[in-house]
Amino acid sequence: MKIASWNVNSIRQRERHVAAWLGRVQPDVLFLQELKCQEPEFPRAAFQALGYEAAVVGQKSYNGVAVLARVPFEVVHTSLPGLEGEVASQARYIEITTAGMTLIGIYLPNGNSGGEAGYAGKLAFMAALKARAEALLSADVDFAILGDWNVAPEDVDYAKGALSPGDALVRPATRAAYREIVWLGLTDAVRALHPQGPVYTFWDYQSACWQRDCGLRIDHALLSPRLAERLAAAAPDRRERGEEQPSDHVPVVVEIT
DNA sequence: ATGTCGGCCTTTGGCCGA
Repeated sequence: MKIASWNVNSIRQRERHVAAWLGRVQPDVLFLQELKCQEPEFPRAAFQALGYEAAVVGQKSYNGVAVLARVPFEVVHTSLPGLEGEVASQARYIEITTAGMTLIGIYLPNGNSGGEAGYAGKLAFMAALKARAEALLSADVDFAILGDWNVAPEDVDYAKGALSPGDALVRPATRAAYREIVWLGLTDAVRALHPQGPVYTFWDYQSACWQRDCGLRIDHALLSPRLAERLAAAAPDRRERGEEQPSDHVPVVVEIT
């Protein structure tokens, strides 16, 4: 089973990239983030033609998440249970069940806009996500959480100069919140199979970041214990960043036996 | 060198978010 996640930075701008990638990689499930459109504008037909059904949680201008799957699935949540406040109204969460497991796609708040209130929204999202993971663990459900976490967990996960020291992607409280989730007993799939060195998933459009390999590892797939035992492969697909008019993120692909 | 994108309104340029 091949499960993937990709922040596409506008699905309308990236429709051809995603269609070509689906054809080449053939994932069973692909979570998308930063659709930047409402559900009616989502180019559903282009993916249906390739055998993928879509479930879309859209929003005008910002955010927006979706799942594309060529296997049968059911949507069980389109917002993060337990989350309240402004951030709860944004399109950042989709949870499905398929093949006997729960799969969650997230677009975690960046946290650099909106001052301290904006940052508090990021931490609130992470606290609610931790509670959701705890509930699934308690229910003995096999699950994975994939998406744009907007967290660089360790110093090795961002290139020198790629972020300012106080950036919300690396603030101590951000990293502590990420650790709290991982330490529930989850496995960071990419890091587990690539224990050393940079494994970037994002390169800013500015300052020739891609050409200088000045990137970040902020897109992650966390697996519950039994899924972690079945982990066969996990890696970002760097090739996509070199395409014409790419997203600033590349897909992350996880294979479960 | 406040550098690049995408979307939207304030709408043919400026603003926000990333």
